[in-house]
Amino acid sequence: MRTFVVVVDTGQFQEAAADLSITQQAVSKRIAGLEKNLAVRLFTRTARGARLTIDGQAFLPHARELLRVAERAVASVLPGSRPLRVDVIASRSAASGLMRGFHRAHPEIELDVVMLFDVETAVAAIRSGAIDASFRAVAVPGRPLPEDIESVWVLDETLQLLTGPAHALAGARSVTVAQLAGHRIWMPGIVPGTEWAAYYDDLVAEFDLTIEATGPNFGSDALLDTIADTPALATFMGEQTRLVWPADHGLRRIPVTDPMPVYPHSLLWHRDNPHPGLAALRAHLAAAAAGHDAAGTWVPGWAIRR
Amino acid sequence: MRTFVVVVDTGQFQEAAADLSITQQAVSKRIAGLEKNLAVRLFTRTARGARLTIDGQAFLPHARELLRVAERAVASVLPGSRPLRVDVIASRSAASGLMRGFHRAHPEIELDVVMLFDVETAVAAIRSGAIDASFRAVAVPGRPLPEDIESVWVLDETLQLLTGPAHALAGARSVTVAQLAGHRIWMPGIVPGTEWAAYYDDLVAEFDLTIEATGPNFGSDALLDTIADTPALATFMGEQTRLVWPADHGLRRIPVTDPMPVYPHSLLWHRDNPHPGLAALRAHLAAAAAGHDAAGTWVPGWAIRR
DNA sequence: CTTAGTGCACAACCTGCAGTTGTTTATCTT
DNA sequence: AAGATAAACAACTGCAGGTTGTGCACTAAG
Repeated sequence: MRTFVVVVDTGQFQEAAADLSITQQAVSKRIAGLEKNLAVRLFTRTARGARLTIDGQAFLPHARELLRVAERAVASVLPGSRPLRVDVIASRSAASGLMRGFHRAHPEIELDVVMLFDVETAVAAIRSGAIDASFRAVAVPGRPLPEDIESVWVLDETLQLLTGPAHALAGARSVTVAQLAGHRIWMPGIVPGTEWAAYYDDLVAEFDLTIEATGPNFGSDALLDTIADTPALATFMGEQTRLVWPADHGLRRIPVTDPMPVYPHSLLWHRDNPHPGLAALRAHLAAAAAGHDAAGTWVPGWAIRR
Repeated sequence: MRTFVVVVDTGQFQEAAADLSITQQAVSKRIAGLEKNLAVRLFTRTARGARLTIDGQAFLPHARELLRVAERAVASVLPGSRPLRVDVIASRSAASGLMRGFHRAHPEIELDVVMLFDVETAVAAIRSGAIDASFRAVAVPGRPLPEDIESVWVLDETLQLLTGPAHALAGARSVTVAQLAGHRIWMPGIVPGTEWAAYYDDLVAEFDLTIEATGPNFGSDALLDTIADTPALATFMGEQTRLVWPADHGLRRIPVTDPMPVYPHSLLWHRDNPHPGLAALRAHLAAAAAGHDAAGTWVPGWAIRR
């Protein structure tokens, strides 16, 4: 591909060969191979160089795009000035939504989003420089963050009940946590040892709920299908979560109150990280963060919001 | 890259090898080579397969994107159901703007834009199936299009004078064609034998203008710079042309009247072309085409508008 | 703790392709 | 017609990229 583009830019095989520090014959072979693979002629050879055929003209922008993408791919793992790398707790979490919003606001800042196992891993990755920031629930003051890690509360993700149309609570305008006792709540894909697991463990212990975290995660489509079809099952879902909402499934979102369970997201980063994108992200989040009203909400005992 | 993505999707080298119909050792070598080139570890090898490292996670979306782009590149020259391929007369012409508008309205229709030499070439390409449509000025009824080529008038591109701030006509709100006599008008990049050349030849002959079509085209930036800096030079530019307008160059667009020179664009296509994108394009253009008022405009004698 | 099983890496080998040099052909220029 | 330029063809060669064979680390089961 690179040879093809160089030939286009130079207009002839010989100069392209000089540019690439190979022989003209090698260029000839490369182009011939490409043409053979694609089964089309890309150039018309003249006595004064090579001109693109119509197929070649159509192919050219795709070739350039491929080289751009390849360059970005390499840059994504290049130590030094690589894209801003942010860890989120789950692809469906509010943090992902925040990152999408940030990308819309700053499309010029290259972004890579990863998902690490838990806070400890994330903190270690931040300290090693492997990632630049992480959205997490910050742990208790008793086991404080290392001194070189800074954090700021970003938002509370309100959890709502999601049920099918035949569920016993489907008609409710809102439900209290106490009303959930006895109902089966299904949360597939919760990995033991992660903060999500700890979060739901604490919720279960405090309010005597029945949460089934078993089973692999087959994706949100399968989850929604099952919830829609199974009257006895419900699940929790973030209020801000935007899914591909299946039509005609009759799914219901029901607010939970007394108290309202929320998942507190904070942004963590290294005190000395000089990445310009990080400053932009913090500014964006500070601007986007709404007022903070913790009254009537529930978070696990180990979680703090600051 | 493909091997990398397959390993990610299968979770282990052995299955990836089976998927790719090669040996596990070959997969191991490929990944090792990729890791060596990138100078990062992409997987952590465990006794139950391979897991992505943080770098691997960041790299993955770029790798998938690369494969998508590669697929589109191949599709762009694949005979059969390839993207809609449209010829425009110049990248700065109104036809390019129309294609951008069409792409915005129908982003799902894959597009490739090419630029052919002249009408004859375009007609031949349409008849051979190499392109699906062409924006051109249609020639006289005396030398009619072949019967299997259909055409429809799309729009008139109004030509305006573009001058620098020190040009003699820079202060005019509008100029007549007669006033242009004696002024040097510079149109670099006009290739002899093309319709643009014929168009300006006719304009020169009919109104006794001085148009210099000499010199290679160094791009619109260089053109604008020269126009801005040279009091004695002006150029023609389509009214709809949107350029990267250099700040503080003081460039002036001046309407030309008595008559107003316009370049008539028609769409040409093959009667029997079944490409679904072509129907969409024709519908889009029909909807976008405004009323047609030819009064007071000038086109060459050989051009027709229908 | 042992033992079997799983999964990746290393070593040695082999094949073919991507590059080289040398030469020919075709076209444009003078 | 001669010379210059640009690409293709032909023959050769080294190494990239595959193979087989094997070893080692870790996991799971008894």
